[in-house]
Amino acid sequence: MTSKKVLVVDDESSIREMLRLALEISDFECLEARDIHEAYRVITDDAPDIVLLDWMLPGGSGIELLRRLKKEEATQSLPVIMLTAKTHEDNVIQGLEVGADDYMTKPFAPKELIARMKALLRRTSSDQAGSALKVGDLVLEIDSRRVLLENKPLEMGPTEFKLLHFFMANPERAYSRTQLLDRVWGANVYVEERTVDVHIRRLRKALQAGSAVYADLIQTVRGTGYRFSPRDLSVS
Amino acid sequence: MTSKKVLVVDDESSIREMLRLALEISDFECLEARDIHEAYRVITDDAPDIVLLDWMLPGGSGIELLRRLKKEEATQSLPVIMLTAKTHEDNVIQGLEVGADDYMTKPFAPKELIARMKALLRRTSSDQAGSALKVGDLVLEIDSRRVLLENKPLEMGPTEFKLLHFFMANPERAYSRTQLLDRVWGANVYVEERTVDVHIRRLRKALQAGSAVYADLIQTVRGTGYRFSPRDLSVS
DNA sequence: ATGGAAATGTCACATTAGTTTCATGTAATG
DNA sequence: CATTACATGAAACTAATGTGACATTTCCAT
Repeated sequence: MTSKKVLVVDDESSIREMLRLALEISDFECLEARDIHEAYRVITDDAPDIVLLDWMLPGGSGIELLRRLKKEEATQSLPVIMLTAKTHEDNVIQGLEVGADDYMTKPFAPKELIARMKALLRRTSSDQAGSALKVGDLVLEIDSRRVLLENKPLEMGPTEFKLLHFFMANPERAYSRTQLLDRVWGANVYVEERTVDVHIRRLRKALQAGSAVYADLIQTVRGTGYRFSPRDLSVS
Repeated sequence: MTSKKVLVVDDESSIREMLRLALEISDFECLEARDIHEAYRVITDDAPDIVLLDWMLPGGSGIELLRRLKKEEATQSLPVIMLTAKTHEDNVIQGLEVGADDYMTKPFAPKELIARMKALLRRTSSDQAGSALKVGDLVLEIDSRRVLLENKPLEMGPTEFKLLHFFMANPERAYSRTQLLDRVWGANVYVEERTVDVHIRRLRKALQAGSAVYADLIQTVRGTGYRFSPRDLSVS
């Protein structure tokens, strides 16, 4: 894999250097910016894969940049990790609301930052637009936001679509309700765990419209959560 | 979730007590050791989920233990947080090189320690992914939370799964009912010892579904407990 | 704006699965 | 052969999940 580009946005040069060192050891390519204007330029010009964004910046705080990024289509899905001083817990909440994907409070262990970056990249890089996911006669078209079963479109709500999308992209693995909420609903929402059950049920119902076999794709894993398993699907 | 076990390795009893207090408030179970020998024994016997390791210890510094842990397969991925006296930067670097996952310099706020521990646990518990335990044609997949025998899924409850998981990860060793309750059910759970028998039986039954040979994997050690022994498994 | 349809999240209750305990049978041990 | 430890089936209990209904929100088309 070609190494990923990381943009570090921080006004203190000492921190930028520290991060550059840590990142380059871990085989990332490091870009730097000291304020949000410069950051924005780098983002549009050099298309980094991920952004490490300091909270406190001269000439407009990090949240402004974050808002702007999340508003524009082109940068909407660019992953952002916020860096905050640990005394400002409120910022964290605010940041996650605006759309940061993760955060770290200073001081932090570089190793942990790297680990989180990798986790985040793994998560976000997996959903590539344009293609379609297939399991037997079940086809999920990402851009038309449709699901076809034996070439007939299936009726389902947006949440069920996202849920199925996630499952099809991550088959043969049991997920807890919390994990599903994190990854399908998003990290910053607070909803009851049992809500997952309801949407699972709706999704099963939708799949069942075609054939009972397809509803069994989504299996209950007692004491754990749910699993999407095409493994034991037998279709001609 | 069953509470996580933390091993505190420090020779000063006052520090151990302080940590015990802080940890128990945050719903961790606290184990203690005052030197690396004792620490090693606790690690192999009680399998803590994370280790807080003081740097300065009588009879062999923390780094020795750390090296040893990282060398052995079984303990390689056990997360370790180093506790160092002052800002002995050298120690920190050395420690991180050898494989510590994070560090804290004394004195530290218990709250921060807890936060880091949680972060570390969250991280490490998620990348035990992809692994599967195998014995002959018996495969236990962690991710999908399934057990396959000759590629056919076996039916068993959550407790049987955990029990088998534990056995497969710790083969060729006899465990008492008490030990099994501790490790599989989790500490501070009050159930009769005989309960173990029942689950052993159910597990054997589940394994038997494939071939009688597999039920013999779990052997009764009279007067002691049970043992998982793939050693004398003969399959074509 | 505004009425209405669609989607969402929550709750209460039904249903099912899983766990523990207990009573009794059976095998090992000295 | 008496004693102890383990095996086993089934009952009692506990916990997890399924499901329908409903209140609320969101999103459009007027």
